[in-house]
Formats: sequence, C-alpha cells, structure tokens
Amino acid sequence: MRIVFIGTGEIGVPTLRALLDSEHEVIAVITQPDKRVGREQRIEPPPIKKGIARTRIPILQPARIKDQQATEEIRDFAPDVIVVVAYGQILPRDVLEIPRLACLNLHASLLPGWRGAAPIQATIAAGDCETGITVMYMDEGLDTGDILLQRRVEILPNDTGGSLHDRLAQIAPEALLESLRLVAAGNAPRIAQDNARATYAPKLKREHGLIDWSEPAEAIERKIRAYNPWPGAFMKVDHQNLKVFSASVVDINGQPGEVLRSDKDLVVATGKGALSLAEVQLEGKRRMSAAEFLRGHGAIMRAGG
RNA sequence: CGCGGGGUGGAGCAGCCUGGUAGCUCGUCAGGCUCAUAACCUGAAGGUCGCUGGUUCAAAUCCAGCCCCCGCAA
Repeated sequence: MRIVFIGTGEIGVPTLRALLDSEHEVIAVITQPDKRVGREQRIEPPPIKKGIARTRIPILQPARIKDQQATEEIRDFAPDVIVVVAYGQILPRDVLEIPRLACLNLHASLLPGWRGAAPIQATIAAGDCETGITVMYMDEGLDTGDILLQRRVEILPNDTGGSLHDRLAQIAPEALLESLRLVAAGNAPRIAQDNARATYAPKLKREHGLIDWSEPAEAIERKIRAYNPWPGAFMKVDHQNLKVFSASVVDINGQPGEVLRSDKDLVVATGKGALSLAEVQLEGKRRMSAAEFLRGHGAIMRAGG
C-alpha cells in the first residue's frame, strides 16, 4: 500500500524502518522542523528524519501541518493509509480524510488508559502491571479514536521510562504491520473506546520531576523510575538540583524530606517509609552513586537541604 | 555569541577571592588488634593540580586562549 508516515520521536523509528523493509511503499514522511537542541543549540533533525537519511523518500517539515499548503501536499501523495507515531502536532480533519483506507495512529498505552502526551511515564508512576501499544483510527479528539488492535507488554519492577519506551518501540512495528494486513484485507476490527474508563497523561514539564517527599516511598520510587531519563526526578540540596536516577524503599520513618542517614547510604524520609537513594547527580557534576556523592558532599546533606 | 557549575593521587571533594610546605573522606597495599570482619588502630605507596602561553623571585591559586564534562533554559 501507499503510505505516508507522520512522526517525530524516537519511538517511531523502528516502525518506520519496518515499513521501509515491508511490501508497503513509504511515499512520503512528514516530521517536525529541525530544531535547536542541547547546550550548543545546534540545529538537529528529528529522529525520524535521521531514520530516512539514506533514502530518497520525500520529506516534509511544515511548521504547522494545519496550513493549507501542507495539507494539499499530503493529498497530492494520494496515500492509501496515513500512519502517525509521536508526531507532536494535532492533525486537522482535512488531513485525517486524505487517505483512501485509514488514518492510523500508534499510541504507547492500552487505551482508553493514559491518553495524552506522556503515557509511558504515567503508567510506570501509577504502578501498572502492563501497558502496550494501541493502533487506532484517528479522529479529531485526543487519542479518542476507535481501536483497531492492541499489543501488550509487561511492566517489570525495574523498568524505567527509557527501558519501557524502548520495549514499546520494538513491538510497535508488528502491531502496525498486522493492522495494515487487516486494513488491506478489509476486515479490520473497529472498537469504540469506553470513555468512562479513560485516564489522561498530560505533557510533562521539567518541574514535574521535583520530588514531593510527603508522598509514600513506593510512589516516589515509581516516579523516579518513570521519569528516568526524562524529565528526570530531582530534589533540592543547598539550593541546587540533585537529580535522582534510582532509589529503593526502606522501612524507616521520619519527617518527610528529612535526611535519616548520610554515612554510607543516603536515606530520606517520606510520607510513608523512606527511600535509599542509589544514583544521583548534582548540578554541574557527573552522575554517581550515593556513596561517592557522600564522600564529597556529606556535609551539605547533614546540614539539610 | 542564551545563563551557569566543573576538570586537584584510583573515586568523590577542599584549597583559588587574600600567590610561597598537596589537605579531607574513601579505596589500594603492608602490619597490628580480633574467634572473625565490610569494624577498629598504625604505617606506606600513589598527583605533569585539563592543555598552551603570559605576569611574577615564586602560580593549583592571577591573566589570555583552547580542549573536555555537566546543570538550567529552549
């Protein structure tokens, strides 16, 4: 089939590669414009663009896909199917109606759970046992379209946002290729979402990573994993940010936020139980174990944050 | 030229402002104590103080340039 791929983020790269290797024809790729990235503010193409760097597939990077020009260019490709993965812009109705067969979206959750921009972090932070990839027929709502199929993955006790992201990215290609088979055969399921069971995972900002020590230790530990590597969980120490990459729950109690131990382990009290921090990173410093950190910074921990 | 922190024995840090014997915690090695130890005591090894140049009688420390690491903001 003739496919227009619309996507930006890393999570869509394996799926795009799988399409390139499949019997389908990727006739165009739409992605976000190159942006200034990182400390050096260098202009970098999005991951999806890098993924097709050695092909001759036409690529469009409209600032706003809602613009009439972008819509008409996509229409000119006359796709059978449009596939959208982590694009980052809302598609207008005019685009949704372009493909002959279907406009499909891959979403990294088991809808109707965790609609929105950060489903992977949300599902770990919530303590879910499983998540997955949902392939749905796009409509104008936010991840509200009818479901075509889902693929499930187990969430492991030590999963981070990063590890789960990678696992979901790996199963996405099969989910999409199977969906395309069903669409091509004309017998693809279409199941409406149960809106009453919908939950939302809003777009995360850096400040959401600030640890609230009044929460239970289990919840904070899950959040630390969920937010690793992005946006990162952190606490304030001596007016500086201390990122926390991993921690484990300890059965000690104290005033939330109080540093209970700072000799060999770094243990902080929470609203229920305590957390022993494992990997941390102070502003301007490298990432290191709590033991290493304490050798040089034990004093400021004892003085209190 | 977006803002800022940092590069000091193997690890993490102090010392820099107010130039002039290399310090702390830990690790390593040797010895001791102990039934024993990741605990404790004693001792030892190990450093071109990121690189280059400048100022000075003298630079980790002051000045200039460069390399590398990192936080914020995007």
